[in-house]
Amino acid sequence: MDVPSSVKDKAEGVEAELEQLQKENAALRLMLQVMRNKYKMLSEAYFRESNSQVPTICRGLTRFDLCEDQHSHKNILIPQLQLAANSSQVFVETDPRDESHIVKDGFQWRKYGQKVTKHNPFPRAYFRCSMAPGCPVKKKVQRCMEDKNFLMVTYEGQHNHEVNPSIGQSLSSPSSSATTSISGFPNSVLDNPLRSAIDLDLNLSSENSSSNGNGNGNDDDYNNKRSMEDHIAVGT
DNA sequence: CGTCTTTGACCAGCGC
DNA sequence: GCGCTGGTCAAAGACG
Repeated sequence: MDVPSSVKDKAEGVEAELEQLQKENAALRLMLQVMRNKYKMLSEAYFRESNSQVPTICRGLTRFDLCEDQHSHKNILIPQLQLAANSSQVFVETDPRDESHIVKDGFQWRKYGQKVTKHNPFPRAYFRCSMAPGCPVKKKVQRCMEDKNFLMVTYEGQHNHEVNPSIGQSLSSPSSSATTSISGFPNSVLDNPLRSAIDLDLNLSSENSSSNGNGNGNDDDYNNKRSMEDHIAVGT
């Protein structure tokens, strides 16, 4: 069966394009892996440093947890802080222009006060859990002075009730507009604010780690990845 | 009408 | 005791 040359050329062109895209895809994947590695190293270095030398706003910082909001697809940087026995502190990324202190965390909160504190020009909002009448949990929400993109949320106490799954989707009052939520978290996580941060596995998967050159027989790809790795290493 | 937010007042703890 | 600061209360208003 004869194939017209024009069609054959087209097919070859598409094949070449596909091959090119595959190479780019591999290169991007490698770049992502390298960045993940670097992030992991930085995170560990920060963890070590924060244990020996406590910075100002990150007192008690043990490590960062990078989460992605499933609804807004925003990354949420959540350092888990070691505070009092029954309290925890998380950082939530929001739009700095958003002055509401609404953080979707799976619980329903009632605001009972707001105060401007001495060391932070941004007002601190006080919330009480209103999902159950006698729930003792409170939280304080204040914009981070060093980085306006983040809200500093301090939880105190433990919930004496189950989380309502429907509230996890939209727990804020209708009149309020949340720019960031962690409502996509499973209830087992939302059950306790002390465990509100989800760890992401920043380690390279076994499949990915094999692509360090040894697991891939293609020399071009290997060189490509090496040069990409070198480029990223120099770039940082 | 019930619920929630706002906001000024009040209270407690702490340092001087 | 006094002043400062953070946390809470509660009345008033907004909103659905």
